[in-house]
Amino acid sequence: MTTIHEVAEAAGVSISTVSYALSGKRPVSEKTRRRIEDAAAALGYTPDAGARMLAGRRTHIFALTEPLRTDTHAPTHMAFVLAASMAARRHGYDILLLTDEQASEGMSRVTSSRLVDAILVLDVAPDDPRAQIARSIRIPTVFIGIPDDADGLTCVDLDFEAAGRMAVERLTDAGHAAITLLGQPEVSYRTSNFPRRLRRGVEDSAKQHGAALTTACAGAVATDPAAVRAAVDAAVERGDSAFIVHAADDAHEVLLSALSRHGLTVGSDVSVVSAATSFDTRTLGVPLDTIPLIPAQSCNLAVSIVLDRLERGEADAGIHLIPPAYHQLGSVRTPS
Amino acid sequence: MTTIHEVAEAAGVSISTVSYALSGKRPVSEKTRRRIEDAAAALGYTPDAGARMLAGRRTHIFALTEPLRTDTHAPTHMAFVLAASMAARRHGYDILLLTDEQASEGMSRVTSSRLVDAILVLDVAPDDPRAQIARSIRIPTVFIGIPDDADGLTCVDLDFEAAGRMAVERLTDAGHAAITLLGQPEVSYRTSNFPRRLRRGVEDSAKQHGAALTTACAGAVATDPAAVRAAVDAAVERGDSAFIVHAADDAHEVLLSALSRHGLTVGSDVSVVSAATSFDTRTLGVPLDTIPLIPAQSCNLAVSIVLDRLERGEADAGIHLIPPAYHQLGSVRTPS
DNA sequence: GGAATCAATCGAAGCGCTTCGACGATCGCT
DNA sequence: AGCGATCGTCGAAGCGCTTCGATTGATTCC
Repeated sequence: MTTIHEVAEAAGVSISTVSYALSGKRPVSEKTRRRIEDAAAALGYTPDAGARMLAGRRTHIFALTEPLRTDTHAPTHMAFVLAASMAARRHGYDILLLTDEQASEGMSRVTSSRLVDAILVLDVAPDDPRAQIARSIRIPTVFIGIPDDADGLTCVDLDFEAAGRMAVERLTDAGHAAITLLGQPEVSYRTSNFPRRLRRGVEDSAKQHGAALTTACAGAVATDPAAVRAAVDAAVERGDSAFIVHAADDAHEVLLSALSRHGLTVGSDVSVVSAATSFDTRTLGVPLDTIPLIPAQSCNLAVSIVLDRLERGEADAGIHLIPPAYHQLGSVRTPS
Repeated sequence: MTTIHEVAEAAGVSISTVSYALSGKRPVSEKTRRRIEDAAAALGYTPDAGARMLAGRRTHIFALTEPLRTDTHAPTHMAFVLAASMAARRHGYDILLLTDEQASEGMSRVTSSRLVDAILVLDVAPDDPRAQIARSIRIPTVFIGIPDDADGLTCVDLDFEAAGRMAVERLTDAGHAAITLLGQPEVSYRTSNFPRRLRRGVEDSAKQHGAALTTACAGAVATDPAAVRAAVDAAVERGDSAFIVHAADDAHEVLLSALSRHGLTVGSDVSVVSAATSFDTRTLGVPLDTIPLIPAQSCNLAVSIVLDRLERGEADAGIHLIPPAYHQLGSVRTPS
């Protein structure tokens, strides 16, 4: 283990100069800094994490609380964990993972032991117990997702309502007057609030544009092909020719095969928009227009809010909604 | 922030006594210890993580490297991450997550900065670059999974070969002479080595018991219903009536529906064993006999090996295979 | 009864770093 | 030339904890 002392000696300066040269917190002459950097590189110096934590006021670690409940859609959650980890790492922060019960108890623990500089909260439930804990904690905490009671919290999320409205508008613009929303499995409407937010946007916009709206769920707890097919059958019977899908990728597959079984062609006979999608719809048989949910976007924003708070002390409480974007891939018919 | 000083003062002892009382590393009289514990509780004392790291030789953090590649089966990986996290936590350790590129570079970084006490390696690839890094690192590292070259490494895993043999034996015992192995998607045979190990066990045992064996994959990169149905059709045509499934849960669903479409009843007309399964087969239409892959088992073993190494300095290099267990749920016919 | 023993506790020395105030040298200004 | 700024560097004081050796009584043994 090489210490800052050895680097200082090798470079012929004092340890404080080494510290300043490497942190940049005070000016160091070009010449000296080069000598120090060279010495550090030559000796393979890496500052001791414990010493840094103790002496400084930064641990360079963020906690990431993610319950990892087994009933959640794993791929999406994994994508968020990965995105958060990468966003943090880009700024020199590591991620300490708090799962399960520790998601709550752990938040207090890592705060009072000063193990982490800030906390990122994933997989936010409507009545998330972590909200209360976040309010009682003195380190920056950002929710990626929005609990029902977001009072005093800092939250970041895709603007699901706007996404819902956007989907409807594209369809009504294309001349559709009857729309079916194929939503998340029922359980999601209880365990998260983004499905409700999206639906609200869809409902509002449908009303505003005078479009008939029917809502269905892709299943009870996960995608249930029978439920999806039933929804499609009913929609076809009603004469609906526009679909908004907000569900896992496998629901999309089922929807597409159900449509094709009815002899309907996506993009001409029927229009389909996939809303708040976290996978690439070009991997489907028919590429679908999509309003993507991009984990990196939310996580980058969350991290930059945290850093602002940490570095500039800005208390940026409130809800930060990310405006949705529309990716056109030809699954919505063009008005003739 | 309450420090050890305040606890010491409140309890009327020196700080070293507090330290010993709380760590148990030296005897402290019952009476004093109680007084200290009460004071600590009353003041809400939590040791400062940085100070502990610096002074002690323990950080109470494990690194967990998990690339979180998007092409992997998320639910299983999530289950392992969760299990590892819980196993560590049970012994007072937190998990620092190293994903992506950082999985390799991060291992060196957290080692040389003395951020973690040990490293757990998940999602092990046959030619895993982390193997080489593990060899060059001086802190305990345990692989949960086995790379092709496991020389000098400590690995923990289910004994997939034994699981494969066990599955075959149950089927041959039940009088089946022709078996179809419905294996993982093709890509898994390249990115991991456990599918190969399982297949080897199946092949060996089939040969030994004189059973005809046909192997198929559940798809190319993920479960492909068409591929599964084709495999079933071919098997039925051949007259095979025994299946070993080693694939994701959705492959099981497809298999079962394909069998029922052929008018075959599982448990009487045909026998099915699910091998190295990481979900509950009782959630399927037909509960399947299973040789479970239990993340908690591997992770607990990995953690206890690490702790042995850490606390007793035992260098327990080598491969630790967990013997498979068989759960009978009626999907294998009883020999008449 | 005094030396030897033992358990319980204390004091102090770090662990490796950050940061503050101080100091000498160099510079520009009058 | 003399003064204050300015710049670059240094020394030292911690940060809060663990741990080692030493100290203090109490206990035991001959």
